[in-house]
Amino acid sequence: MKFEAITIKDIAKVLGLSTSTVSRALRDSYEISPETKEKVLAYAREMNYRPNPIALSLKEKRSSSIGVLVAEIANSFFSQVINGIESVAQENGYNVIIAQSKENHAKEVSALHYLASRSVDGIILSVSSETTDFSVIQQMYEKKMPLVFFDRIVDSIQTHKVTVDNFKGAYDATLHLIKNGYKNIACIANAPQLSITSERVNGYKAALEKSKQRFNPANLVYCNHGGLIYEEVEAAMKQLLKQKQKPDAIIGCADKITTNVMRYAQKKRIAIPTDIALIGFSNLDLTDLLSPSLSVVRQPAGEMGKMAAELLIKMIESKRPVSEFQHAVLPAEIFQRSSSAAKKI
Amino acid sequence: MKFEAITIKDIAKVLGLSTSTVSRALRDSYEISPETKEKVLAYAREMNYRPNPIALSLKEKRSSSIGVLVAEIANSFFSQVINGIESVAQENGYNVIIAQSKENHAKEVSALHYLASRSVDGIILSVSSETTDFSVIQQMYEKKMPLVFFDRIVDSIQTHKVTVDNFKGAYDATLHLIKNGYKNIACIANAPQLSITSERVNGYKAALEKSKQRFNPANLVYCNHGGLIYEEVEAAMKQLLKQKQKPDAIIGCADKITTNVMRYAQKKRIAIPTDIALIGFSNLDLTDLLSPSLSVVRQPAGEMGKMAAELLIKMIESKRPVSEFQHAVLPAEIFQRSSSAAKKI
DNA sequence: TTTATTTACGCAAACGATACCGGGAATGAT
DNA sequence: ATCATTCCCGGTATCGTTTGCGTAAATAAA
Repeated sequence: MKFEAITIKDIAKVLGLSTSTVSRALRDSYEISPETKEKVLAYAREMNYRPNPIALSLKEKRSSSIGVLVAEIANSFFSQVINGIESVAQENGYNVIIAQSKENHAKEVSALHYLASRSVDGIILSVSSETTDFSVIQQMYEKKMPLVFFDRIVDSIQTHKVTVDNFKGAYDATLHLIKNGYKNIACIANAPQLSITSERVNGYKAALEKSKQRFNPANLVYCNHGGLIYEEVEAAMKQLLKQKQKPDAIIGCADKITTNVMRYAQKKRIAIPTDIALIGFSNLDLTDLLSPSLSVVRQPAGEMGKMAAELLIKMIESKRPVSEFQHAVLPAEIFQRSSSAAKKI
Repeated sequence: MKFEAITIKDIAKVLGLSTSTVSRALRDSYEISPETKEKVLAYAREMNYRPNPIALSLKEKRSSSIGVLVAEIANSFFSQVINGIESVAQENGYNVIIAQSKENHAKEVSALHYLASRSVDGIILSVSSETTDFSVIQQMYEKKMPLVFFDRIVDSIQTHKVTVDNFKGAYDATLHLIKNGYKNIACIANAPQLSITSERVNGYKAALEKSKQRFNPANLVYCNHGGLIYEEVEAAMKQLLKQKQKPDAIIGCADKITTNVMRYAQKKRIAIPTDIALIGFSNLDLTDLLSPSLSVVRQPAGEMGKMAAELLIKMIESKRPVSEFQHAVLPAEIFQRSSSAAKKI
């Protein structure tokens, strides 16, 4: 069952020409007579000829495809990023091959090998929350595979990176809670090894410090799967709430963490923001319709995807090895809604 | 800037063998001596040799990649479907190339050409809400490109199809509203030319008829962009609410329609379900946390994607032309929540 | 010892497109 | 008439891999 396309050979045979002549006529070479050109072009158009990209890839040693590795496609942030990548890739004649790690390092490694074996021209990636060993990525980097990191970056590898200002996002969110009267703010963070985690946690701590609130280590809990598993968020909440001084506000450092905190609160009939306020990183479209409407730090995901794709394609198409790398830092947007409304005393 | 992989030629040169011997050794052919095999395999393992898939594609006339065409990646239903497709594809050594139509027919056509020019071995697709002209799809079908439809199918093209029981989903949802005491139920549907639209609308009508409620044509409104644009849902709501006999319940036939109805109600301070009840098709994970919690008809999206991918791969790998096609119809799940709670009289 | 058979490998073509190299024919110059 | 130039076009190698065919050497059978 195949979808047989017409080749340059077929055209050559029908018109009694050589394949090289046909090839040149199609590429509008000057050394082909106008009549021959016209004949070839007319026939090619008639037969709807399209060059075989696979043959081209083999000859040119490039596949015109880029790999994208994310934790999970069915996650609004990542799907919005992919959306952006896809649009830029399509414009530039690249296709996008997607792989997911499911926050699992073994899957991440196999996905990277998979993408490499598929001869992608470059890879855009955000590491899994489990990853502490970057050796495979490092190897690909050393073998000159063009890489662009976004969101969860690896500091030790010198290449283009696209993130939001995670520090400022968390800082502003924490400050917003403080301004609204909250005095014992907890933070539920993603896996500690992630770049975004330390940036966000540092923003949280800095805001506390700046406001003369003491940072209490017991108020900082990590979720190693980024909230992907409800139970880890549940455990985090239980741990926070068993303290004598229960926190009166929470900042969630990942989409699923934030929403799972809401789910937990609903189950346990904890009122937001009366019993505990909530703000968190999220890229869901519906946060304004939640009960209560959810305050969020939102990343410009589509924009990040576009930018990452542009940087990658530029790197792929660069003649000389790229040595100056950009770290694009986009602003995060804060939406203040009911879940972090001013504390009633 | 290239990522140069080791080839069979490199191995042959180093070991002083011919490429054919190396190739056969790697494929464990019987006509290679055990010693030679061992030497080749050891070296290949050491150098982390992987066959070049592009060269293979050229020779075998297959690319081991499948195309997926959806309206929009950043849509929970479609991203869940892609998730399912990706997992099955990966298991079977296929990669997934994604394209989106953005509910636009011109983009859909160009995306299909794009996928074909990329030599995908088959395509899984859900047509755009704008599409009324299936000629391009028909052409690909006639050229023996393996196709599998899901969700929004094309009846006139004989191939595998995967959908949920849209009729029953809408029927049950409508009946649920009726049982809860609603007497003037409106339906906001997707574009009328879509298969899912007529199936869902028929389910809605059948439930009304079975319950001896008269179907009122003024209570059925279509959204040509599937609710992708807020304004069209707003227009639909205005049209429904300007009637003398305002509807007391709404069934939304697409994810974005349903959520945009909620958004409209919130803006206009229309209480759900007191002023108007709501149930709708949606695959969002958070519908239980909305205000009010939203009753939904949910499609088993991941399952649909897996099934579509399995059917497609089976078709691609079939020796003889496939002539018997399956139409897999999965059950839709109904979640009854507050937005369609029993009417208070 | 001669012949037949097996073993183990190399050669070359093929997949589709490109590009370098080269060459025949027509024209112009001397 | 001879040589050079220009115009058009064909031959062929190449990318990495597989595979049918051919064959030398080794072994087995006669």
